[in-house]
Amino acid sequence: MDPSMGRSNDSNSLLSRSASRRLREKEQRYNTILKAAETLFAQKGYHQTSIEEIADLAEVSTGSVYFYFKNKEDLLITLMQEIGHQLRKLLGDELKKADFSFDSFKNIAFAFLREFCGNHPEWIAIFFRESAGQSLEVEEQRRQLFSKLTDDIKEAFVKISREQGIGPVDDSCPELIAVSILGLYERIACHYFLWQDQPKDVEDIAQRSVSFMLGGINNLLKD
Amino acid sequence: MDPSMGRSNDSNSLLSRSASRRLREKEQRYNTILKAAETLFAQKGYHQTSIEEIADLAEVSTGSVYFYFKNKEDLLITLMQEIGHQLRKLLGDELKKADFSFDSFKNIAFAFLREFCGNHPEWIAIFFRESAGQSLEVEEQRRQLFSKLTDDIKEAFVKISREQGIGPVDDSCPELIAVSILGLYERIACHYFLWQDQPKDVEDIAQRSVSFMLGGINNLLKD
Amino acid sequence: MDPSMGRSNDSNSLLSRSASRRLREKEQRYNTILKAAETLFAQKGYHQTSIEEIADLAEVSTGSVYFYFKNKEDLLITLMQEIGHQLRKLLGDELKKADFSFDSFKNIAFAFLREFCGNHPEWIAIFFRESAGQSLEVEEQRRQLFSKLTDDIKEAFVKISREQGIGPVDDSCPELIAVSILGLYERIACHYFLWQDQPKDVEDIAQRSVSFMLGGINNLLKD
Amino acid sequence: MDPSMGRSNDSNSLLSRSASRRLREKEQRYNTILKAAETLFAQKGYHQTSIEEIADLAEVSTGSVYFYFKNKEDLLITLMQEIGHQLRKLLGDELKKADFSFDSFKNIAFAFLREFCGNHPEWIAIFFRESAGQSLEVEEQRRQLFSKLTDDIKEAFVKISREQGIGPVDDSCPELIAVSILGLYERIACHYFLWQDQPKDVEDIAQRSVSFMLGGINNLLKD
DNA sequence: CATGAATGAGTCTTCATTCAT
DNA sequence: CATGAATGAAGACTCATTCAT
Repeated sequence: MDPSMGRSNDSNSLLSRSASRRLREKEQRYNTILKAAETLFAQKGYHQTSIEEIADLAEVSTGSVYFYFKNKEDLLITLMQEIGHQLRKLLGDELKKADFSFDSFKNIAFAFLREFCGNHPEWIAIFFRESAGQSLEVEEQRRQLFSKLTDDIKEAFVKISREQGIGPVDDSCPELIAVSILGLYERIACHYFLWQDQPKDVEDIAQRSVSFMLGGINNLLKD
Repeated sequence: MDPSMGRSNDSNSLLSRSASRRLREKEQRYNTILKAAETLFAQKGYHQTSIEEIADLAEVSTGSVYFYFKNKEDLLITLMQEIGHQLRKLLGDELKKADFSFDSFKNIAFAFLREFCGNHPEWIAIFFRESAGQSLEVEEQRRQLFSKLTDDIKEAFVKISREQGIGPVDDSCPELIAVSILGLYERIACHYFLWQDQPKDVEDIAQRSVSFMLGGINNLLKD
Repeated sequence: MDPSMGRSNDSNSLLSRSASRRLREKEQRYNTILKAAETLFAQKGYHQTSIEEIADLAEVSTGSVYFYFKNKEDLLITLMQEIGHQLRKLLGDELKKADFSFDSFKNIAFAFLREFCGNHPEWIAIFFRESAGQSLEVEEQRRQLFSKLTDDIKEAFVKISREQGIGPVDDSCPELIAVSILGLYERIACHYFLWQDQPKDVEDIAQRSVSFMLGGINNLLKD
Repeated sequence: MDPSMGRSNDSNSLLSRSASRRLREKEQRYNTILKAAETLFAQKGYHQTSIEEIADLAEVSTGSVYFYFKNKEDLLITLMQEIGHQLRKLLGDELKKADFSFDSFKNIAFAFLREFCGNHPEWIAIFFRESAGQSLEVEEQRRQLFSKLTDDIKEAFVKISREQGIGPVDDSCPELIAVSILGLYERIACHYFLWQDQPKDVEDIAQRSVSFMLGGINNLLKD
């Protein structure tokens, strides 16, 4: 199909094929190791998991773990960032679809509880539990990730309020709202998805928590 | 009931005097060690603190630490329980004073931010950060302490609603409210008192967070 | 004998006895471990010796090694300093006895070959072989120890020359003489005591090497 | 003998040309890797240098290092032998020129300090520092190389003495002279070229050290 | 021949815990 | 009851070496 055949760096040539396959395999290994760490950190906790266990589960040698990751901490931080990225993506995706009403917040909350918490309880364990109480470096990463999330929520809030014709408010107000919402859903996630094996009624929780959140926002804006 | 029990060092024999002195000293040592652990856990983190460091700060030997506490974990759990107890006390005290209106919640929030967070940032570090991401045993304690807090809030809420003539609501509603409130203030505490050195305007945060909380509660009750 | 008995910090009291015994035992352990390291470093080389082997030979646990020494490097550096100290002592002792003639140098050389090399071949192995080619920290220590030795020789030389009525010489000359003498005996020690199992005739080597050294010094002073 | 062997790239067929080019490239690679090892061993020390670092500096893969050298030790030993060879060449070249007087020794010393030490401080680091305190195999090589050097000096000395009409001396005397001279210049090299960044006055050191050496030799021969 | 990912044995080091004094 | 030296299991991490591609 591609007339420019015959060059070795061509994506159709044999060399390129084997090269790209090796590259794919490398990525796969990286992901396998990361996935193993995710599973074990969520299951047994960060400190209770040894590199050897991760290597065993990923079916590689301990040396390989250190080929792909600087050290044990790097595994945790990478996971935290990955999960943080997914969270922000969820937030951003929902906002894009939206018509700039507070319904976006409702949708985000639903998506968070249904998809994020429902499908990935390990993510909650790592992002909201294991990331806490570790080293200074991890704590700093945690702070930064939480800050990014709060900023995202804050910005979304500011944009929507403006769109809804709500007068400009004191800057500290959106921040407090963002922080509150984050805390709200953090604890709901931990309470219902980590400490209770399986939440009976996700829809119910979603409905009510949204009601709480929107009531809180409205009341705060009234003042 | 027994008036002679009011003071522990009350006694009339020489032996008893020295015995009571020893008892006092023992208690003091216990507290000194616990205080040292509190300081260091909050400052450097649980895993970054060694028993030797705690012993040094408390000016005792490592062996003494093990006389007063079963092991390192015991120190953390004792601290968690102590702080959990203070939190519940704060909650209970405020409720006792109250006239069974939602103003109690307002007062509790103010007390939490002003007194608890303002005067004891170490407690936040230990209760909301160091208690997470440790061993299974610690996690179980954390779950139980958080449950107790949620239950306290839930009960307070139920009692007040009843008093206010608000019809009996679905049981899952008070739970969600309690969980939400806990999460709200947990993250506010961490955000403003742990990650920002000193919150500029505690009163402002208190005012607004209460507005958010009450707005949330009201909106949830409307449905 | 001492009338001031009865005080617990008295060297004759029971408490003091057990305390001093424990102190003695502690020192003994320190020395046992150091001696084990000395033996093994000299026999198998620094890098070929593991902490576990040292602990085994000293009949202690690995942890104990780390109670008495910061790390493996600390063991080597301590040994180097110890041996360096012995060497300087040998030099100083011989000079004290001396009548400020170059015969001191002769005596020192004899003492070095007879006592130092003859009785402690391990010291040569550690001071002249194992201390080289290790880490930056060790190399720095080596440099400093060698500098001290050169300075000692230099000073001795200057003092003796002055005493002997030899006119003041360019400062770089004593230095070169000191460096030369050190090199001379370093290699003689390695050649005859490390690489040849047992030197046939120590006296002969001593006699001749002294002749070489004094001839060198004299010739240098003539210019 | 075969004139067509003078140049390695001499050939008359296409295959041979490319073959000879490949041969040249191979040699070049070998040298590049060796040079990289030399630089890094001298700079950071043998143990502080990893094969990967050598490969990186030589711009080849780690695998290639193992194609050209059996193992890491082989790199060090090859360097030691190479440097030892250069040293013996310097010695031999100077002796060939000479008229069998002790002036040869003077010339050798000057050449050693000026050319060897002045132009190749890395060689001193490797030959006199890194070669020590490593494995048994390396130590054995070191012993052999030093023996060869001592033998060279010894032979030169014997030949010159004979030529100068100096009566046959006890065999152990030339050996001690050779060992002494080696030690002398070893330490001078380390002291002035390794531990002092740049010797102020190489000529001065050369002059004086020769004076010392010759004085030593003469004095020893008198007895 | 070159590559560089994979290996895994080997070691240092830490530190919670114990126990003789 | 206090002490603090001793323990030793546990684990992170390194890096020389190999080998499939």
